[in-house]
Amino acid sequence: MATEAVENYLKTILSLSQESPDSEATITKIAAIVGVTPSTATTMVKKLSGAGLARYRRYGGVRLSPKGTRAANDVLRRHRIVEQFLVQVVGLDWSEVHVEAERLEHAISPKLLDRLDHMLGSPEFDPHGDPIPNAKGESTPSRLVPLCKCPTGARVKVARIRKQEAEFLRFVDRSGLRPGSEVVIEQCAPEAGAVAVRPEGGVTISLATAVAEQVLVVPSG
Amino acid sequence: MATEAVENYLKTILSLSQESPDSEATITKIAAIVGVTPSTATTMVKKLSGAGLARYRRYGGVRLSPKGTRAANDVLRRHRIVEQFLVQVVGLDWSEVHVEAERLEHAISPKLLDRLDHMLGSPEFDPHGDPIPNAKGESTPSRLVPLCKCPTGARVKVARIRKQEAEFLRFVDRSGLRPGSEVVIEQCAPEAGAVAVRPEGGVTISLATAVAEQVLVVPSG
DNA sequence: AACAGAAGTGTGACGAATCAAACTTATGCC
DNA sequence: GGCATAAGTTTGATTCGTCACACTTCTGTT
Repeated sequence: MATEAVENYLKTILSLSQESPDSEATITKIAAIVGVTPSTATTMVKKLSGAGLARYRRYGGVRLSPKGTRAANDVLRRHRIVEQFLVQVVGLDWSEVHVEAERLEHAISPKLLDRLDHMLGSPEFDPHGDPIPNAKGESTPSRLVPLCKCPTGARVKVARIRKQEAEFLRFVDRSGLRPGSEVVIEQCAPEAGAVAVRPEGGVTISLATAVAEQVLVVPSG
Repeated sequence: MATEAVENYLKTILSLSQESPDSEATITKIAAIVGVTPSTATTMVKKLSGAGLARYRRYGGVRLSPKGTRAANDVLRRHRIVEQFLVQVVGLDWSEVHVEAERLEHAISPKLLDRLDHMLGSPEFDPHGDPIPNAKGESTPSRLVPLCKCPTGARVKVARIRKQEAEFLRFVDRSGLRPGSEVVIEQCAPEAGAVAVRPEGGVTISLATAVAEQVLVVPSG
């Protein structure tokens, strides 16, 4: 229905607005992620607004309408099911599936998507721990917290890696920080701009706060 | 590299030029298959020619250059491996994979393609019996003959179904005319515009000559 | 409150792919 | 050989997504 470009903007706006409770999608951030200039993003956002997919006021933020949210979740669903499929069935490394899915998500039919979903047993998460929206275009917000918000000494379980760069994911993998890993926060000092964590049976690693923000965890017993 | 549109034209021109030893790709046929007007096809063919992918003279036919042939075979390879994958691994019906592959073929990376190819054991044919070009962009011409060229009484084996319409493929399937089936030619009368064949252990079915032309066979013992 | 710098917007332009309509060339038939 | 029809071409226009560049608005200092 929507063009590939429109789908990318929708997906981006949804991701940005879910990044944290406070943050809102802005033209500049959208432009940076989609990979276009701000003027292009402005034009496109106006178009989305005209199509009833987004709400926006000049010089104000951008939010998706219910319709836009549904459409964006649909794109995200395709993206994440494809990622899960590529890892589980095709056997690609989780560090490389994001890029592949960026292109395949626009080329997959509802029927094929359904088939993949069934093959995978309707998974709730993709390989990065990102939740997969349901077929109705709804996503259930999770209660995960960023690593950088955990107190020193806490024992937590990695649930989701937001940053999708292959480089970073391979590092995460090597370090034992994958979704599912149990780690102990050895130092969490925003003032120092870094967090130190030790995965179970591994060596301590340091992450810049900005990076640790992209690693979501759940407190574990 | 090439845009999606360019890939589609290349693929179409190659298919047309391989359809039969005599036939050549013409603007009108290209336009019909790609689904554009002849004027658009003319424009595009000139562009391909300018890019060194095709040779063409005004009011003359269109042929691919060696470079264009390689590129076209590459597209065909992607298309056919995807089809084979969708049938073998994903379990879609062979009547529906053509449409899916039309879109996926443009979204698949060389790396992923390679992976699929290995998973499938580097197949030589797709589910319709179409030969899969090799990774170098070369295809080996086959010596199959159209059903409508077989003498009455001959016993042959179906090898390839050229027509890709889901409707037709389901009919072929129901009738026992799939690639691999052995059939006897009960009547082959071009004058009557129809061919009658009987699949092993099935009932006789009639096909219009134009349709029987799309069913390729090998003589069998 | 004023101003610098960041964020956002508007305009004019472009390339890609397309179409409709008018035109040109080729082909086949009598 | 001439002419009707089919095939192919040209031209001018449109839509989509994009950019550069000039401009406006907002925001956070001091």
